Amino acid sequence: MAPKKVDRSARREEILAAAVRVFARKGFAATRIDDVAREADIGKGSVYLYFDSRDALLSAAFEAFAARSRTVLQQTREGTAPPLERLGSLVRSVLSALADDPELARILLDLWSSGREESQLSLDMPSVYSEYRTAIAELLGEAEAEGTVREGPREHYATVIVGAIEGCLLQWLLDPRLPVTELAEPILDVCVEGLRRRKEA
Amino acid sequence: MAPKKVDRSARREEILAAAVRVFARKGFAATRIDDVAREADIGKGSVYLYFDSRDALLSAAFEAFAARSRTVLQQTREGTAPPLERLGSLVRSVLSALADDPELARILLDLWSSGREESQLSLDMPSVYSEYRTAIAELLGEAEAEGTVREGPREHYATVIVGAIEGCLLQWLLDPRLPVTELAEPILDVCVEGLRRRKEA
Amino acid sequence: MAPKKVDRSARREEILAAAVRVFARKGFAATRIDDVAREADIGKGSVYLYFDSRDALLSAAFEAFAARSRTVLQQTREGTAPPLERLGSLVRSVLSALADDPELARILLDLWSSGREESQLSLDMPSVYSEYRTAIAELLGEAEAEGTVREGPREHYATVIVGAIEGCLLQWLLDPRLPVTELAEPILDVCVEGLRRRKEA
Amino acid sequence: MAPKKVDRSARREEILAAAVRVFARKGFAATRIDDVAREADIGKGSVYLYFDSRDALLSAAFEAFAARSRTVLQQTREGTAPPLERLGSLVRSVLSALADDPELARILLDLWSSGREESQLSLDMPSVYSEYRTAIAELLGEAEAEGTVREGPREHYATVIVGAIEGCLLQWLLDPRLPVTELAEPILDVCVEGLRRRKEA
DNA sequence: CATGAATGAGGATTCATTCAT
DNA sequence: CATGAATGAATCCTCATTCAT
Repeated sequence: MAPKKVDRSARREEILAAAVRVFARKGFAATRIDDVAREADIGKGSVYLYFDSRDALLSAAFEAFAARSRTVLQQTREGTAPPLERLGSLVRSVLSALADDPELARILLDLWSSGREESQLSLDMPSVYSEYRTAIAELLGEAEAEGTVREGPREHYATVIVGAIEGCLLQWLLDPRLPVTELAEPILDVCVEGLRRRKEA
Repeated sequence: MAPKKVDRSARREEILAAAVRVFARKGFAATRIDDVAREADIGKGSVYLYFDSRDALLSAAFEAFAARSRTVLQQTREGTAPPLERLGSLVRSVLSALADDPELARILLDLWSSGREESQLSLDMPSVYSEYRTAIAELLGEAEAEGTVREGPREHYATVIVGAIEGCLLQWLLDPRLPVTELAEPILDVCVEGLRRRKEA
Repeated sequence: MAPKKVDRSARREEILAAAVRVFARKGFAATRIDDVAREADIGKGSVYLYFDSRDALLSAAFEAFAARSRTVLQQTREGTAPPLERLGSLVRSVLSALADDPELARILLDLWSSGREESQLSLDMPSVYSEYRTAIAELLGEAEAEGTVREGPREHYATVIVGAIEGCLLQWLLDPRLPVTELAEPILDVCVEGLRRRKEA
Repeated sequence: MAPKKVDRSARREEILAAAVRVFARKGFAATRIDDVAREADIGKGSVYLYFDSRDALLSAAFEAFAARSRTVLQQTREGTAPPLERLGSLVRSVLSALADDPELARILLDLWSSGREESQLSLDMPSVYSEYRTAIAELLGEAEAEGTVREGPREHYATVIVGAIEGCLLQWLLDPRLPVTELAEPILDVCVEGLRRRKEA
């Protein structure tokens, strides 16, 4: 009869945020449900009112990550600026999004580990990167049509660019002293310039 | 020297190889000592004659990985070819080394996860990438001195190049259908060209 | 290399016997794996070296019970005495077998509860009683052919006789002060006499 | 008297009926308070407004069962027909009462299990059967006095008759395909005839 | 009265590690 | 050296019960 005082989904988010904080601190493998409950300042059993299992917490964290990825990609697709500029925006957005939310970034390692094909959890991490590659390959296609980049294997180039972004993130995750936000320009410097059509020899 | 020593160390390697195979197949977190023992076709207790603990197996796998990385870097340092050619060799070597030993490659995700600063295990993954960056920055320095690449923040560029390599590996690990060996040339295409000094504005 | 000092199946039997003792004392529902381990004087984990799960212990107890039932029935089938005498032997055997092993008898209640059609465990208790009924119906058939019992619905009579036996056991289980062994003769008195052909019309 | 009283007690009965349905379906051990609440279409906490604990639900179900048993016995005691006819009525009543209310019948197994002497719950199942035995022994006493049954250990015979009834029920519970209602006549056929005084050799 | 969110004790199960043989 | 039986700490998850609304 009484309407829920606390919004169910709000509470769910609180717990997820707590879980992400703990995952970021200790890694998923070392995180106990108890840790999450204590971080969220609730009882152990209450976690199970909102998540089916420990794994479900990681899945939910993945969803949050994937959702944000999709948003960034969507914005890129909807952009009207010249393709290489949109590529630049994409790179900057990805890096700054993660830099703004270091907690979520720091669980990337666990998401990668658990997102492997053979894993029990089905996070479909591969799809996330596949979408990135596709989006970037499209931008390169447009740029090629414009004549601003030279011709070449677009799919592979897209893989390299996605790789450069994620590889920089990886290094930052392993060594947080690296200035991740400062890396956007060098990435563009290297990658975009590497593909720009030369003025001719 | 001691006759047993050879056997002992050979046996240790056998077990480590078995462990790496299982890690690659199931991931470190899901791998039981029992699995390793069965894969190595020895008794469970015997694993402990050669490794102090389950974690020690992952550490040893890391050492093998790190050793190989150091070897590749050493070869690059000792090279006498022009710096950008040596950079090309480095990229090709790294990728082909992992493509040749996919089992070791596939545990990279676990090594990354466990190599984080806060981890219990002390794998010092950060150092590996730091060494890579340093080596590549040196090559870029040489190339800059030669005038073959334009000036710029070498350290950052090195990070991007290391990132591109590792990021491509990451994508391959998440989706083994990606043609990792074919990516060496696109990486060079993008990254080296991106830094090459233009023939003139 | 070393041959097992303790016979694996002997140890299994020890644990099962301990489990049966505890089941008899506390009932299956109230029995913890810990109780069984303590009763068997082994570590909790060791139980799992011999039984897959807590339920498996009850299943194994059921098997022991079912095996003994089958033995008794087999002996009855192989007998050559007149059918009503063999029926008498059967009734006495069943009661004395359980009276001799009160521990196993006392878990009958749990076996019945868990042997219901819908139960998770698949004990197939129904089959045990079906076999009993069939065996007794056969005896009644022989007796009828001989003319020692009057005609009638054999299957139902068999059900009643099995019922009388099990119903007496039930009362004993609920109230151990009842003299279960003394009930064999009254059962025969009532049931066999109830079916015996009258000396005349 | 109090207007609420009626409602309260009616609500209590509703919940008990719901509980019995669930017990019949899943067994007591597997029944959760939540299941009962859902079956009764009320909130989980409301169950506790009417019953002190989960066990109290089983106790209440037992009381319903015991009350009905007492009613049947009372009717038998108050009867004026010849004793063997009243015995026949008793047998028929018991079986048809349970056949008419299969839900309540199906929890008999759990009541037996929980009604053991050592059980936590105090259901006093033993008394129910004790009363049955006493009533039947009384009937046999009357019949003996009349000369319609032969002499013998009345208490034991009563145990056998109660056993036949309950044993038939047991078999039906384990295998619902058995035609429980059809068994009343065979039970009487066997048991009453087994005790009837012979016309003389 | 009614509710269902919150709790945490309880218990099954796993598995790294030890050690007697 | 090699083994694998034994162990029990560790942890996930369930669910009876409570209580604020």
